[in-house]
Amino acid sequence: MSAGLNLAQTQAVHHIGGPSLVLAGAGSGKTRVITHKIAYLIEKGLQPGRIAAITFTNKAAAEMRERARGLIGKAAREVVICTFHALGVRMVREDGQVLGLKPNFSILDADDVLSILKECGGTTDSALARQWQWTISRWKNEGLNAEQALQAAADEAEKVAAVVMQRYQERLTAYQSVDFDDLVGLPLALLARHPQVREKWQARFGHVLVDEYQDTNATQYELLKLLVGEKGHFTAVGDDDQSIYGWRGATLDNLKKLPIDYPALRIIKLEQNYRSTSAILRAANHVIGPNPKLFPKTLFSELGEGEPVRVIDCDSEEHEAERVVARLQGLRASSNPPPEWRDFAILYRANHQAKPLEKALRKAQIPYKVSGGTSFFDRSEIKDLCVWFRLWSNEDDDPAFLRAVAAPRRGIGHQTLAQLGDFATMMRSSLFGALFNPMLETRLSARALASLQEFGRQVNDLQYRARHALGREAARQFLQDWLQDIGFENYLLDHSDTAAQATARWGNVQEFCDWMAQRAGGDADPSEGAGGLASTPKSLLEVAQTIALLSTLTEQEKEQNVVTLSTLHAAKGLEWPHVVLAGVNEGVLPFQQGEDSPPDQARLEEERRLMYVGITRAQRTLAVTWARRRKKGRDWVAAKPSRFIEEMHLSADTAREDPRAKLRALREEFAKRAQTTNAADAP
DNA sequence: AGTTAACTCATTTTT
DNA sequence: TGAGTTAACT
Repeated sequence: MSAGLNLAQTQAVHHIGGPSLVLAGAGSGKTRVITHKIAYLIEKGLQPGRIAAITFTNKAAAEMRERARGLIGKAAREVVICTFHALGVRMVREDGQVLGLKPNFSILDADDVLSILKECGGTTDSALARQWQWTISRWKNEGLNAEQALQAAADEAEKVAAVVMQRYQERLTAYQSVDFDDLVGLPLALLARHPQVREKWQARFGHVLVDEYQDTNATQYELLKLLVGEKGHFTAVGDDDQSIYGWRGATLDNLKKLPIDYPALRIIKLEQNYRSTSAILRAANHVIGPNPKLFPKTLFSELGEGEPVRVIDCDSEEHEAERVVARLQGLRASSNPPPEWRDFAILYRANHQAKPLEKALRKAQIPYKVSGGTSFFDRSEIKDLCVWFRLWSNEDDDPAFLRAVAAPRRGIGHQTLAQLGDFATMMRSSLFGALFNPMLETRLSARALASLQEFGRQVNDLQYRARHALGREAARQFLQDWLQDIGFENYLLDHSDTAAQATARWGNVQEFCDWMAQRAGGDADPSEGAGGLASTPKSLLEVAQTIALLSTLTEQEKEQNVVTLSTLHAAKGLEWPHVVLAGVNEGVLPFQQGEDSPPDQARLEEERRLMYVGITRAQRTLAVTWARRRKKGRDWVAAKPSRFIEEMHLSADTAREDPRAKLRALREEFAKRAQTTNAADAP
């Protein structure tokens, strides 16, 4: 099983009797180690179903399952390979009753949360509500409840947030709903407070592997701790130098605490990089150098020196985009065989930096995709449909009710809904539950009541049919009937700006239905939600319960032959032969809030790690670009190269002459002069 | 209810 | 600068 592994990797794979921490430098084969370890554990007699591999994204989970399948074949289906959140859902659906949650609870998305918070805080101010959302999320990630949050509140604003949190939690209970943070917090509470549940889950897993361990937050640490128990049969795989989610609650304390909480912890470092050339790796090591070391390690590569890292200075962001495009074209023209478009990635700090790049790529007719963007399930036409499933599973889900009742318009206005809401509150019932209460008659016009009850009957009728539409064909048929019944196609036609948009949206709806039907047929890719026990036909309601955790339909990104544009955050874990880091300016890459923002040490260290992550995405060539002036608001400001460029210590490399470089330099000099003249005209 | 006009505000984002 | 949101109109 250890074929093709180096010494350190083999050690990591073979250490199965107790806790281990694998410090896996960028490109050092950590997925390889995890999948081989899964295989090794099975070889040593552990049942596949008793192994859990936890990741942070569905994409990572899907990739891991695929790679595991390559090693162990069908047994990979039984291994629990999923995200923290998916595992959390499983635990709470199975055992959440002891916390007062129905097994059919709903999972709210960020938008639902935001509107509930607005109501709880009695405001329409989105910025304020987002502030609360952020603060509450932080508290939850620290394991605080509303009461404790009030104690911990640092200022008046936070005190308000804590009060809002209190009301928000009451709402969640009333709606039988949870938010994303709860999917870690509730399983933790479950294990912490209920010994019999804890024993059950501890007995369930013989070994737990955690990917991207440096991204865990305080609650995830505790959850893992309770899950593995005192024996600590786990493998944490991570890289302290790639911790870039501090702003989301991830803390390196989790790495520091590990040797203390588990004295038997075996620490193994993977330092051989199989991804990048030495020139690239040297730049990476230099950049990360100034950061304090938790577990010192030095990456090395045996792939040869390679092309020197290029620094490209530009005049403006537009000019920068043009030069990036010119570089891609140049690399394609000068290499043999020429790289494919998919071999290129352009990475940047913030989403908005994609714009000029997109423009230049379009102009040059180079195909590209912007990674990130709105996820499939965030599209309004898909959400409009998903809420029906939520309502069918959980009639207490008022947010779902409100969206479903309004999506295809059915003549039920604000007024009516406000009345219904008041009545439901008074009766301590859900909106849906209030519909058929005889007392409602006294509150509403006959017409309004009739519309509401008609809607209610439709929900009930469709719910019954959804439950009984088993198998792929029955599911497909049901979905089409449902769309027909609620008149969804016409609704889209009436509410889209252009015919083309309506067609596109209807196409998304069809894609959604195909996907649902396929799942209902039992063709599930077990990487999400359920993990493991797949392949029995599921009811559509069960299928729908997993979608709150998904962002794309297929987790395997379609292998399109296009250039990737991505933020540095979203690029983590990926690699490309040719990478350009764009907009590497002081203030952009070490990001700076305002001109007068103090240089926060911790912040700077994380920015440095971000740069490190960017550099280490590159396999063969790397270029770093920056612009002399950038638009800020409506005026231009002079800009400096990022300090990280200096820190890469490229001087020796750049000095090395390349016959074409001279010519290029000459051409650039001319271009620069031309632009400086233009720049002088601008104020 | 739906459309326009003013107004604000610009990190990173998965689940 | 431009998108996205809100408030005020029609």
